Amino acid sequence: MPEGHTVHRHARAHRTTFGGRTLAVDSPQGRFAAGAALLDGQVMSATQAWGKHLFLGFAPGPRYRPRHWLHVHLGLYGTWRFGAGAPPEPRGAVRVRLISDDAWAELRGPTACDVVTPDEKDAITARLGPDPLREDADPSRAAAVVARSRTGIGALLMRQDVVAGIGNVYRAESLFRAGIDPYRPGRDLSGAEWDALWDDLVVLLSDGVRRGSIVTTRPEDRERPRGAVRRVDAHYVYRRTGLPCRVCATPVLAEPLAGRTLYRCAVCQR
DNA sequence: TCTGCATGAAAAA
DNA sequence: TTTTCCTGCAGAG
Repeated sequence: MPEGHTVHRHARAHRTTFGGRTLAVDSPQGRFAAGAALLDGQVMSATQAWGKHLFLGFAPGPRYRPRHWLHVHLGLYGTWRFGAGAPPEPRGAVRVRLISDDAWAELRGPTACDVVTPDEKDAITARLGPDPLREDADPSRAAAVVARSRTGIGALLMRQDVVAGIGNVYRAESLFRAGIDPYRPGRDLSGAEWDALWDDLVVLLSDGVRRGSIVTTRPEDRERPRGAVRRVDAHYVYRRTGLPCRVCATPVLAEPLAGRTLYRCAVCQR
């Protein structure tokens, strides 16, 4: 489920599993053979996530600054699988395998998977907006774009050069929680509304990293307020087309917007 | 077991 | 705005 929270979890998983280790890198599928050859036998000396982009740094030794970064964007289908011990025989389209002496990871179906230089990595992150999960995030950069834009806030939130790491779930859910109509132009949001929206994104994404899944409902708005959150109780509007809004019971709306499905409550979001 | 949809985004048109 | 990449899952049967 690759929105920003998932990618940050992957960065952490790579760090704990492979950080400082010498890795064998290959590409059973063959599509990444040249890149894998560059990294094979190197040490993973750094890991980083920015929005939906994952960067794994490779160097001659653990204390070296990375000379090559493996840059991965999962897109809609991409997945990482981790395991302990010896790696299984690769089945199907495995783009990359990372193998240490006691663990392995497999990457399938990514939108992007390439080896980049430090400069190229900087160029990629320079094109991205602030990531609510990063300490160094500067929300005023996003605020400035939003405040100037006639585009609806629902479309702006999906733009990775405005806010990095937000996908269709966090877009729908954060705007519901804020009570904001996704079609409202960015420049019609007050400063306080933007600040609250950003702060809520930080809360929601951080919670997503902790849980490993996206849960946006407040306990009192769930059918079962206590205990583990069931899948059907996790969201306010996302994938709840036609079901009654948890707050006002009006049927949830779904309509395509720029190729994606926008979910909203027309009554709660103004 | 089968079917269709999905958390993304670049490229084509 | 449409197509493509090509995986995992939920729901139907």
